Parts: sequence; structure tokens; C-alpha cells
Amino acid sequence: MSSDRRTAILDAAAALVREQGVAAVRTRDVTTRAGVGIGLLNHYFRWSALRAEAAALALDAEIDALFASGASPPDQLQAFLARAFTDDADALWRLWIEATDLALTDDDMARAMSACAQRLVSRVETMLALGADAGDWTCADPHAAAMRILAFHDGLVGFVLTGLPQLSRAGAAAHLRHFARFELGPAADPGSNQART
Amino acid sequence: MSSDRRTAILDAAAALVREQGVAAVRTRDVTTRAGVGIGLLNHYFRWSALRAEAAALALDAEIDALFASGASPPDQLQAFLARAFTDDADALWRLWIEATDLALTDDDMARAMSACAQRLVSRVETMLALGADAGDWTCADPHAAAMRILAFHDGLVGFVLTGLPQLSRAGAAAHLRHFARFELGPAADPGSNQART
DNA sequence: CCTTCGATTGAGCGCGTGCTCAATGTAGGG
DNA sequence: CCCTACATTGAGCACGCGCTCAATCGAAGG
Repeated sequence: MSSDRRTAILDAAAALVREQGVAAVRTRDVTTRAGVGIGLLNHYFRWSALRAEAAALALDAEIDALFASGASPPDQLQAFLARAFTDDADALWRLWIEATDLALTDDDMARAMSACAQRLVSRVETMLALGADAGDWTCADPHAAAMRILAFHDGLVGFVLTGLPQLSRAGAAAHLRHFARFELGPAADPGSNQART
Repeated sequence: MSSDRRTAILDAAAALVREQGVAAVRTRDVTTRAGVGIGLLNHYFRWSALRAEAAALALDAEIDALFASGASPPDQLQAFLARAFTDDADALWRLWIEATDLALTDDDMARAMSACAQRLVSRVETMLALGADAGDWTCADPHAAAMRILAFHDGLVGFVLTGLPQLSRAGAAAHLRHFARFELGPAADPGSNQART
């Protein structure tokens, strides 16, 4: 089927968006990368819709990778905390920030990001709930706790990426662990020492 | 002195930026509002520099208003917590988010916002330190606490403004109080008796 | 008065970018 | 072999927007 080219365009868009963020990518970048003519992109997509779909693809893939279904809740939490401030995650968070910002004025992006955000919250929420059930930590209200952890996480990521105000990766990571301990109790602290057995 | 017109342009830019954010305002909007020709704006400014200066003006004024020098630390904290999620503050936070985003690619904005952010942190920091000295609450590391509170605050504001993920103003306010209690101890939250919603 | 010179104006330029559309390619049915 | 229908192409269009620059204004000095 000829939708080879269609998916080629979508994949190229997702890859570029993942690498450079949503703001920097142009239609011509996508068609060049996909090896097709400019017209074909507009035959299959509107740019705002393609851009939104590409961003959602890239982010969903990342979210899925982060919360690997096989891992135990403490391992998932550990992965989440560790992944937050590594430099190879910069492009990802930058994408998140730019997409969020675009969603303020772009309806397609708003729709796509709404699903993404929903998904992320529910992943964190179920992780927290499962961990609480398993006795890994205590968490009275998983949804509220997920919202708080994500809010704090977003704030810290913003500081690290923009430098407004300046905050080192190590400092941000320490703050996030500090907060996780507060939310989930001392048993949940994965960083200082693996005391749990 | 002819710099009447210059300051008229700057004031018009600051007012527009305050009302509509940095992303939506155009050079022609500013010259129209200031009642001058398009050429005069370019005679006195480069757009990126004017936009950055206008944003800094608007934000600095707001920061100063928030931390009125006469108020006691607990009053200042209450004002900060209360001001976070009123609807008339939406435009302000939207401006903050857009300016932060722009700073990623615009050097002028990055410089201006760096000073702004620095200022905000130091205001919160001294408020926390003064309150701790006065026995209003306990705070071992005012700078770190200020960074954490602001990070959490930024994250919540982002959620409320973008709806990604959805979060009510009331929920956000409750979370912020929750966090303040975590940072400063129970003594810091006058409304904490029935704060949970 | 005239001259000079900075302040001021706005039509128009340059450029980036999403998108159009007539032209061309190509595969399948008759 | 033609015909039809869809895939594909890319030069060029439309539009927004920051910025230029020749022209004009106006006040101060002589």
C-alpha cells in the first residue's frame, strides 16, 4: 500500500521532533528526512496535526520505555528519578516544555498533549498504588501524590533546562529524592543506600 | 528631552506584554499603542531587546508588589500562596512561561529573565530566612527551600494554565499548602486546620 | 528668514514558512 | 494499448513580520 510514504513522513517527523523539539522542525526538514516531495506532506497531513501527532508519538514511546511493564514499583520509581536529570534526557524534556507551550495556542497540540499527560499521570499513579499495596512505601492518595511528584519534577526540569533560576542537575536530583521521601516515607528512598531488603 | 517617546514605547511594550504575553505582541502593536511610527521603535530598539526589557519590567513590578517590604514574613508567604492561583494572575504566569520558553532561543530574553529569576529567588529566600529567624517556622536552608517551593509552584502553575494534566485551581492551591507545610513545618500554615480538599 | 540636524514617519523590502496546484509518474482494468 | 485514478513532485504563491531608508517635520542658532 502507498501509505508507506505516509508513515515514512510521520516517522521522520517524530524522529526530528524527538531530536530538535517541536519549535525548530519545519515541513521541509521532514520531507527531506523522509525523502519525499514537499507536496506529499500536505497531501496526507496538515502541519499542525502532523506536528502534534509526531510529538505524541515521541513522548508516548519515551513514557512506555520509562515505565517498563515488567519492572517492580521500586525499580520503576528508581528509573523515573534517575532519568529525570541525565543530559541525554534534555532533548526529551525540552520537547515536553515546547509542546506544552505550543498547546496554549495550537488546538491539535493541546489534544495530543492532553492524552500524553493523562497517560503519564496514570502510569505514575498506578506505580505508586502498586508500590503501596506491595508495602514498598505508603501512599494514601496515589493520584494526588502523582500530581505533586510530577509538578515538582516539571518545575525542577524547567529550572535545569532554562537556568532560570540556575540549578545543577545534581541539586535537582537531590531535591526530587528529598521530596519522594516526604511523599512516600523513608522506605521509598532509593538513592542514599539500598537499605530495603 | 526626546526620550519621552522612547519611554512611551517601552511602557506600551510592557503593558502589552503584561496583558497578552510575550509571544503574541508584535512591533506594530507596540507602536500603535504608543502612538508613534513604526520606524521610531527601530530607531531606539532592536525588537528582541525591547521585548526582553518589557517582559522584565512587567515581571519585576509584579514581584515587587508580591513581596511588599512592609509585610511580615507570614503575611508575605500567605500573599505568595494566595496569589498563585487567582484567575487575574493567569496572564502573569502565562507571561512567565512564555518568557522562559523564549529564553531558550533568545539571548536577550535569557539575560533579562536570568535577572528576574535571580530576584524572585532571593526575595523568597530572604522571606524564608526572616520568618525562620522570627520563629514563624523552621527552615534550615532558605536558598534550597526557596528553590524547591518555586519549582513546585512553577510545576503547579504550568498544570493549571495548560491543563496538562488537568488540575483545578483549588487542587493546586491545596497541593502548594501541602508542600509549604512539608518545607516549613506545621507552624507555617495558618489554614492547615481544614486545608485538605 | 534660512540652515542644520536630530526626531519621526510609513511604504516597502527581505525573508521564512506553510501550503497550492498544474504537471508528471505509475499501476491496474478493460 | 489506452484510459482512469491516484500518488508524487516542486516551483511558486500568500502571508506575517521585523526592519530599512528616503522623505518630512520642527526646533535651535545665526
